[in-house]
Amino acid sequence: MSNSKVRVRFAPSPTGGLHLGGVRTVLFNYLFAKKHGGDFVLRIEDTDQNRYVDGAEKYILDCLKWCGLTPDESPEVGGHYAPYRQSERKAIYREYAERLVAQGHAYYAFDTTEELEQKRKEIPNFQYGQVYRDGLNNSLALTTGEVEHLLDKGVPHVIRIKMPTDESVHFNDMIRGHVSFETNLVDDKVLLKADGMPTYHLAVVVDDYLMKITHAFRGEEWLPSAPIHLLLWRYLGWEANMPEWAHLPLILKPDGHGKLSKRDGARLGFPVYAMNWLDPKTQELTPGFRELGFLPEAFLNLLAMLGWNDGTDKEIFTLDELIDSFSIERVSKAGAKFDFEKAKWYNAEWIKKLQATSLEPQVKHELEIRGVEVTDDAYLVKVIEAVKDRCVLLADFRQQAGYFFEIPAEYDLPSVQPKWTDAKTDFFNELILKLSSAEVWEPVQLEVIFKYLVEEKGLKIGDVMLPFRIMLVGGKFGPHVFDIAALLGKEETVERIGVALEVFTA
RNA sequence: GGCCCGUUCGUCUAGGGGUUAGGACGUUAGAUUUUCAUUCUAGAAACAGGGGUUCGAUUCCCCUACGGGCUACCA
Repeated sequence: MSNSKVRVRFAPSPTGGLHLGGVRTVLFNYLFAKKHGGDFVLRIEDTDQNRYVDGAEKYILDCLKWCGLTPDESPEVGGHYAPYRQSERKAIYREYAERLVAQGHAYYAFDTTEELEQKRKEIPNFQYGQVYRDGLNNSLALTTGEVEHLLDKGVPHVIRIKMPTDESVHFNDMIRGHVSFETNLVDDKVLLKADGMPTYHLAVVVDDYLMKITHAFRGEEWLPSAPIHLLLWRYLGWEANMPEWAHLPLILKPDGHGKLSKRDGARLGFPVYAMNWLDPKTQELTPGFRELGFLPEAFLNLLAMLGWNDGTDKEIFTLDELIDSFSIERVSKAGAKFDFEKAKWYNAEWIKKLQATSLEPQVKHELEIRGVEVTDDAYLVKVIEAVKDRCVLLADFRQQAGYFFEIPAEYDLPSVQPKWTDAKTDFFNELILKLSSAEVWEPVQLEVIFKYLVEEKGLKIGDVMLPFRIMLVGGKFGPHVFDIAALLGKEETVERIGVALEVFTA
């Protein structure tokens, strides 16, 4: 290991969407890099043109932007090791693939997809490797002349790694410790495809080397192919520069088992993507955490705690605190089932924790897309302050704060009408007069006026408190009534009582 | 099937040869709040099984079981 600056990378394939596991991988990479004053590199694995989806790359960038995990180098901002898109680096990979062939660590294979499919059908546990490669259509089995002839003719071919015989490959994983594999059991993976594009195996090694990546953190699903990558680093002569590895545990479905997947969202009723993803081909919308009303701080926080903790009971972390206390060794080995209830709890905690002023722009947006117009930002801040402790998602502000901006469209009549009396009508009519002439408009004074009138009319306070609340907000929720009335202002409060009175007594 | 990885309350996890096995979410019961929530208090709830090693194992080792991943010219 050279002792150069820490550099980590995330290499998503732009096939649409960015799920929880992806964001968490980014997060852990980012935390590690920042903890050590290093760089976070984003490169795009658009190796397979057939699967590239328009807009997907921008979507990934936007997700990271929302989360606040800005890459130091990316296709968007560039960097010293550009280009950062695999498709723009095509020529580079061929060179190294050919080098491996020349060294005898890789070979040309001319077998067609159909031929291989046929083999798989005929032979139960067919693997392109040790056992069968000599009988197949490749430069190991063919004579030099035959191979040259095929190459000259331009017959489509791939380049495959030649797995060595009777070797065991082992390495140290920062999370799992010592891991080892027998080369005899690993097949000869394709390195360079017939269209000249690299597979992940070649690309990840070549790019990590060229971009001077020092630490490679990825999902556990990559563990089985680690020996291929290791051998590639060795054969290319770069073993001294090989990054340190860590394979992150998977995020699992909350019910049943298996990796959390895109389809689980719709099935289980919660998002699995960071932000809404609209598939340009199918027009299918996969909902995201952002649109559901999650704060980026909460989203990051809950992801970080899925498979990691700092060893204390602390659960609420800012990004800076995460950076400060992060340690890759403390990432757990076992996969974690995603728990949406806990996810919501994190969001509620963050809404409580954040100042009303910093929540204001997001709440304003939230209200506006739900048809509530906000003209006075200072007023909104006060409203947020009053109601934020009872909101779990940003979307909850629609119900919890909406009535501060518009008269209730509906009233919870079943809670008032059955017990309505003429005495109450009289009380509220009188209240309108009393409030209209109030000189000070503060919660305490309003309460005094209200209680005095209750006594004067010989009523019980419990009889009129709830109706009063429902007049102002429409239902049985919200902060203290007098706080609401104070915020609403005299004119609005009086008007609402009048309007509601008509509805109640209709 | 083969290979690899894993296994502490329902879930996320702490711990680690001798602990009343700790916390959080959820849940239950109370308190507070003349609404709803917040808040507070209390409760139920876990070391997969079997063998070793050891004075002692949930902790270390082995086996089994279970779970997961990979096994494409996808990443």
